[in-house]
Amino acid sequence: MEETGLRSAIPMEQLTDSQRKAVFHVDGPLLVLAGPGSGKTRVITTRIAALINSGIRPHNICAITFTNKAAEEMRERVAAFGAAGGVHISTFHSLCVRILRRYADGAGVKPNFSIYDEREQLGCMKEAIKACQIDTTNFAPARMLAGVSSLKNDLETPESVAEYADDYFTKNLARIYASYQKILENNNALDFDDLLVRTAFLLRDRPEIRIELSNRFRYLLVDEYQDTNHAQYQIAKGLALEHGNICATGDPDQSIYGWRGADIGNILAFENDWPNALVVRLQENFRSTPNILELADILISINMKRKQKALIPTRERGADVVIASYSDEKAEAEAIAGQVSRFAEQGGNLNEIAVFYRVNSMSRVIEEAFVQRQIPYQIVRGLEFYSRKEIRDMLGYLKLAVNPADDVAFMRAVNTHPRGIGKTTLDRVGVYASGKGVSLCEAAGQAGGIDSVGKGAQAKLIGFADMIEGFRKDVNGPVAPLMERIFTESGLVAHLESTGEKGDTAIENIGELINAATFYDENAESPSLLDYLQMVSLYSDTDAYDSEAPKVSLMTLHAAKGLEFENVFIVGLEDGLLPHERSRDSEDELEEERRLFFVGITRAKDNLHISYARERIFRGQYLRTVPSEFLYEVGYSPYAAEDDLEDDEFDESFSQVDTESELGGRKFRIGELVGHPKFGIGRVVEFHNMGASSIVVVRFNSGKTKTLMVRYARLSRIGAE
DNA sequence: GTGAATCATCTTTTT
DNA sequence: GATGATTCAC
Repeated sequence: MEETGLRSAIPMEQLTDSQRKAVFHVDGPLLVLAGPGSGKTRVITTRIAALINSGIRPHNICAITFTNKAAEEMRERVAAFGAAGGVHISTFHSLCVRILRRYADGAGVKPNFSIYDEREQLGCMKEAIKACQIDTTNFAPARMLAGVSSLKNDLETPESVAEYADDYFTKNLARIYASYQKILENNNALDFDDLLVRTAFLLRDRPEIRIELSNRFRYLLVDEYQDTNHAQYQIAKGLALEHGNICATGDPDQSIYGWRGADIGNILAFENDWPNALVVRLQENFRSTPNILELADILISINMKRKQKALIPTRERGADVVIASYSDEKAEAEAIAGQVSRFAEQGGNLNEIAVFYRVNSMSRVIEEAFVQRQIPYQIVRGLEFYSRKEIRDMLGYLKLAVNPADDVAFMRAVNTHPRGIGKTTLDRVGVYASGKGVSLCEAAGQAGGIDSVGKGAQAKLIGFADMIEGFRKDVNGPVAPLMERIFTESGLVAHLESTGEKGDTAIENIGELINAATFYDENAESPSLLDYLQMVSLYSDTDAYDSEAPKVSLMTLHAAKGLEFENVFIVGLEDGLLPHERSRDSEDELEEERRLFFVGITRAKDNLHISYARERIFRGQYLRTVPSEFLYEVGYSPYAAEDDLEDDEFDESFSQVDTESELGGRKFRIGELVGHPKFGIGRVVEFHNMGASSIVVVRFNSGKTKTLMVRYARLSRIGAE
């Protein structure tokens, strides 16, 4: 490393005092509490450069990011300082894969383990529940999977759960958990959570390995610390235990992954964990205009479980935040598309625009409006490419070649296209395999000994097993050529070629996959199919987002974390959507939804446009919506605004929210949503029908419960029946 | 053994 | 309204 070059690469004079402190505090624990737009990313990358500058080898530095995309960006920035190679920058999950492969024995895994995605996990879970002879109506696979996941994030094992389980549900969950683990183990597979659990246990149980790792990673940086779960927390702590050189950065106000086991407590406990920690607060905001920050501040201040914290603007005042309502979600999308078009006509770069929404399915209307106006856009979404059938088929062959114990991959591969091996045959192979205690692939190879299977099917099974065996020989070379080979030899191309247009796009997609593999082969240190597969399993389409491309970015509020845009649209500010209805029952979850909105707001640099639709299509039909309570909280009164709709060019037929006169018999049902001019939105808890003096008890979203005289309370009925 | 047709279920956010 | 599981006809 050329020291002078590096030194001059750090623009120290541009750093604030707090930033400088965070950058140059080299040894010992450091906590950077960084508000949105405080230049945190820059501080981290500059800090890495400063560490190297002070004589620490890049090889001894490990930075952990929340997403692969963030890792990639950090690599680029560090590379710009001239310190590219050597520094380990990855997510927790990728780091764990590397550790588990390196110390497979100590961790009790085989290095060629498969990593199961959500779909595969679900399949195993269904099997696990069946094996326990438990009815799936009360123990839905998806719910059980979520349950097991949160147990794993808390580092609970099936045994530890069984020990404390004292109710019917938990006891069964423990059994299901055990059975699920057994299935994964038989398949030589780990799920996402296992990667963390195994690593955490490895660090806990094998101090000599832990110390070896501390020598390797002598400086640890963990970004987005507020979103670490217990397992990740233990891993970070374990890695830093020896030397205490841990730098954690984050912002409790931006914690939006509580549902995934993330614990804000981790960041709040940092100072207890590391008593000699230096705490640096970055409160200045260099990103957004005061107009935007004031709104963000009002909103986040409503959260009760929070340390009060300032959001200090540094920029000049700019444009006011716009809060708009539209007649329905199509009008909302068209209005945005219209504004984007005008922006583009005036020569604006579309990569300065983003649209955020709460749930992925909301992207569709926006897309349609953009397509209509021919506006280029990119969707930053979790699933897309790798969930396509043909891609999963190819990956099935590949996974099977690396890990023949993987029965899920076997079933996937064997069923890619008709090859004369049908359901009945596979059932019989399954019986044989479990009887002998071998994998399906192995059983297929021994098909000659399965008497229940006919001669013709036996030959086909053996042929299939031989083919896979042939692929296995090339597992250690580059990936792309093997993919090509599998594609033709498996007969998949021939099959797709014969299926017309659909087959053609499938072939193109696989071509795309092979291209990506070629890129991998050229860039990986030592390419192998195993490494490729384990990386690909952790890669999501979110990571394919291109911030340079002149396209509007569409993404969920969750995906927006860590990004910034000149112009931001946040859509669907409606009750049940943001806050999401599944967050309705707990105050903690409501606060998390509020933080989510806060994250969205603080992504905007110059212009922020927040909107809601008064009607939205849901399950095929239009339903009246209720404006989000968050809008009231930031001082906006939707109903007043809706009275004066002249400015709303997209509104043709707006009708005011149901008024008293429309309430008919003025009877309310328990659970019904009502609006009150002063108390806001609430649900009817009790209704006593006493004619003209009927009484209604309403629990408002503010948490207050009020008993009201129907005659006097100006209650409006909201939402459609 | 295969493919089409029907029925049922469920619908947050992500590594 | 989309996806998956099951059933039915060939």
